Amino acid sequence: MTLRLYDSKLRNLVPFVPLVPGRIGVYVCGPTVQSSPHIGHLRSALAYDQLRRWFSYTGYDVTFVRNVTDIDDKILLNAASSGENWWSLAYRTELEFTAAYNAIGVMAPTYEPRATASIPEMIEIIGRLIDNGYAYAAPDGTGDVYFDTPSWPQYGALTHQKLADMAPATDSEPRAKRDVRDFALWKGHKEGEPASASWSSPWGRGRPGWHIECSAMSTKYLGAQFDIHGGGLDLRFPHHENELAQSHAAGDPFANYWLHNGLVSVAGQKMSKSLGNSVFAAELLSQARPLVIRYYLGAAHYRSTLEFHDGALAEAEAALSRIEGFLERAVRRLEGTRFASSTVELVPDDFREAMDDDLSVPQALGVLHEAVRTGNAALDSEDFAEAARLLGQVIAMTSVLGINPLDPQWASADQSSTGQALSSLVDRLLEDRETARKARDFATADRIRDELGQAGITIEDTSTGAHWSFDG
RNA sequence: GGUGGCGUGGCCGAGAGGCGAGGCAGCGGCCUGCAAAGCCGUCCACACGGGUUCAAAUCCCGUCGCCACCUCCA
Repeated sequence: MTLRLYDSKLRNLVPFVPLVPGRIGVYVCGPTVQSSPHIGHLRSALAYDQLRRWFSYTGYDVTFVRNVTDIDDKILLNAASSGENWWSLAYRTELEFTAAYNAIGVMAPTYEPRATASIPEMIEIIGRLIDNGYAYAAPDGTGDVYFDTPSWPQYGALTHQKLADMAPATDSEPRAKRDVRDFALWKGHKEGEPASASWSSPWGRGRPGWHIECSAMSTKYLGAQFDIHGGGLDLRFPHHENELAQSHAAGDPFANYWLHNGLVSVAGQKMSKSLGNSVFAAELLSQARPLVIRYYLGAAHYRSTLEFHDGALAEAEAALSRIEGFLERAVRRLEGTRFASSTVELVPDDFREAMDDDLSVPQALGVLHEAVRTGNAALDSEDFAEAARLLGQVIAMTSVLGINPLDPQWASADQSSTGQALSSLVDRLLEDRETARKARDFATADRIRDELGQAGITIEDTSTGAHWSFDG
């Protein structure tokens, strides 16, 4: 079975065929770095991270481009109100995004272009649009350039809307627009805006409108035609609709497949700045381990709305602990046997089929948990060959999903000197407890266990001795 | 008004004509000095009303409820 993806332009599950066999170019709309990253940004980045990892696992050479839009109205506005330079705000915010992405294990893109570094390419596309008769420079001397929406019959192709049904665009002051639905490709420099936020162009100094940067950066790095364009569902209109219109009108074949990830809602409501219910990345990261956050954000299907509610992180923690428990138990139990070095296994067929079916991660997780259960059963019955095989599979599956708890990137502070000190103290107490147990002095043994428990340390007695874990 | 999506057991969350996804919580059992962890079993759900079919959570019609987009948005 080959990979099928839900193309939101075709509104259908379609077989994925790359432009060049074995290679894939993916462009994902990254953030406009105007304010701190929130849970929705993380969910979106994670969805495409899963896609990318699956492509890589199945043998594709993936070029993954995720942009940073570092010049736009909001950035200028926010910077002006805080008295900061716009480029300083943009960069500081970009660093916050990078840190948040890194924290939950979103792989660095192949390249992460900034809009401000592709101004000449944007100007070039705008020039082509004017030449082709699909854009016009405002005759009022403002330096604005607009996309001539009514001149492009396919406008609305992505979201299946008729031009007549659309409301006027409010992306810029109407000034000299021919049609209220025309959108800005280039915005002439205005009095009072920082000079550093303007670039020279054939239409005078100015800055790019929102949308044109993505048309420029995607084709600059992936070619006039490329495989996949992704982004949040909320970007479908107007952002992606406008990207599609301007790129096609400029003569570029553009993206072959359009993917959109679902949004995150809080208490049944869309998260938005105006409602003030945003859950920021920093807040989220203070509530659970990064690996738990990754599991939680990635466990639902990427197209479904993800509900953030109390207890969601605890549920993810519980599910993940099960996987972790098996991995640790299996590694510990197989130590010293001829199955010690876990064999490299492929993911099971069921897992592969689930992932190939529009990245059905929830189903894939079902396969994963099933392997954990049978793996535990194999350990119970001391069928080490089977346990080792399943251990390998669980490692393969969790690695593909980026949630392998054994991966060094999730390592906690256990290796620190504090961790080592704790370790030697606990080991010492466990020796005392073992001595007491052998003497059938259970009162003492239980007292030690209770004391450790109060300190957040859980004791598990196994056939090969006591094992402890810290869940503070 | 235009365009889409959703409603599944106590909770989360898949599935999309016939085999009870999976996780969490609960209950019973095995194991254990007692626990913990693990295993086995149990808990047979699909908003409502019609219809199609040998068979419907799944297809069709209708109703109700919720959500998103329609130029700030991941």
